[in-house]
Amino acid sequence: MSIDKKEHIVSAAIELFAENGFEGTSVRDIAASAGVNIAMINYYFGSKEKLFEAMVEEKSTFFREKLEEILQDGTKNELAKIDAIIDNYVNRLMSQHKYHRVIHQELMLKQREGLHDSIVATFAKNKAVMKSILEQGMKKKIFRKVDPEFTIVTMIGTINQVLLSKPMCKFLVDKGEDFDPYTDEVFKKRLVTHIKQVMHAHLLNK
Amino acid sequence: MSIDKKEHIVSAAIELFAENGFEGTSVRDIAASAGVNIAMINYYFGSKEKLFEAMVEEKSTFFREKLEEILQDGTKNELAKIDAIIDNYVNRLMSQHKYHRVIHQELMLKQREGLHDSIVATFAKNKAVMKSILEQGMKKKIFRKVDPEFTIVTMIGTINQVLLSKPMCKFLVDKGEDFDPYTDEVFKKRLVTHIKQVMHAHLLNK
DNA sequence: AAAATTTAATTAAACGTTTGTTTAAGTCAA
DNA sequence: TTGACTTAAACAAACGTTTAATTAAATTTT
Repeated sequence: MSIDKKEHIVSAAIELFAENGFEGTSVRDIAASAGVNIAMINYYFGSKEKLFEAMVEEKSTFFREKLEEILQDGTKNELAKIDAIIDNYVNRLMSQHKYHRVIHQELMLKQREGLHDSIVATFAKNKAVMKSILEQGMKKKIFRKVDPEFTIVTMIGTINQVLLSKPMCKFLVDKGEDFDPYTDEVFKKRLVTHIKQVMHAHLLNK
Repeated sequence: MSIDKKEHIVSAAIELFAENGFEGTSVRDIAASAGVNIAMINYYFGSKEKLFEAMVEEKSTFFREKLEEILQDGTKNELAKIDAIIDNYVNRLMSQHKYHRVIHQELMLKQREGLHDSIVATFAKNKAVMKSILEQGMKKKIFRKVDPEFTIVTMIGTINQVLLSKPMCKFLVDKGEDFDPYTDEVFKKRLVTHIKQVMHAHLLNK
């Protein structure tokens, strides 16, 4: 019917946008990949740009969750909360790395700037949670005095550096041609271990 | 004459590619921005794609320098060398942030994959220098045992996270609409201070 | 040094494709 | 028979590139 087909089109669009960018993907490409007539895309979404917005709308809900319960978990101290956030973030971003790449392509460009606010708003809650944990930890003297904003930048930046560009990732971690960082569990473990090690050293006194 | 005009076209292209991407920038846009006839671009460069390659060729020389003399500086210990690299990298990338954005857009896409190797090769020397400093430091027991590749990822990733997307950068560091991270010296100082703090904590024993 | 000739630079116009979008006719179930 | 879905075809606009004619500069010949 209708709702399945709409999601099917969105999935095909994410795949193609991630590989070729928004301008580099034609409506005909998307239609062919989704196995529907070209006109269906405008029939369902109104325009190519509105299809993009529908994609953001659908996927962004996926990122507006989970972190808050970590914040309120009484059984964890601040360091354990940071660790939980790192696990959670790496897992979420890696499982959605194609969509993640699409929106980061978008944030680099000046076109369609109207979407930037709503995209960035997706991360607002996560940033607030992260920041409040850091500030609590500093108040309790568990953490040393750090720049909370840039500490978040380092965490997210490390993940993005390996997630956004496959050739750059493969070059940096010295991997061969057939290596796929986004499905390799050993790689994920190595990434998580490294980020935790960096954050522990950065945050903990002594 | 000829060589000036070619550089003038390349400059206009970088500006537009950074804002709109490769596919989002038309040859007519570039010609208009550079103040030349459309046909001149194909006359000088052969095609839009070859213009892109010429841009990479011209700019990449800018990144293939400097780090090696830091490596061989006998007056600096390994930690001081890391600090020098951080200073050097932040300065170079910020001064060329538009070109830097263009090539990172490119690395995210599957189109023109033939260029990826030569782009990535630009960083090869820098990575090698960085890695050998880290390994030397670990051998001398000045540095603790870390993952050298991912340590580089964190350093570069932190810089890229604030450099590649202005709206994301402004959101993460809580800045207003008229704030420009790429020219703000206070911001640069804050970034450098943070990265050094992270790297010191990460690398130094106790 | 001037004139003649060759080469290089520049232009407006046109080329054939591809683009996103719309139309108008058709199918099918309710 | 209504209304939502689906289609092939057509739309104008924009794309990268090429052409053929013209101007400017450089080189050679007188």
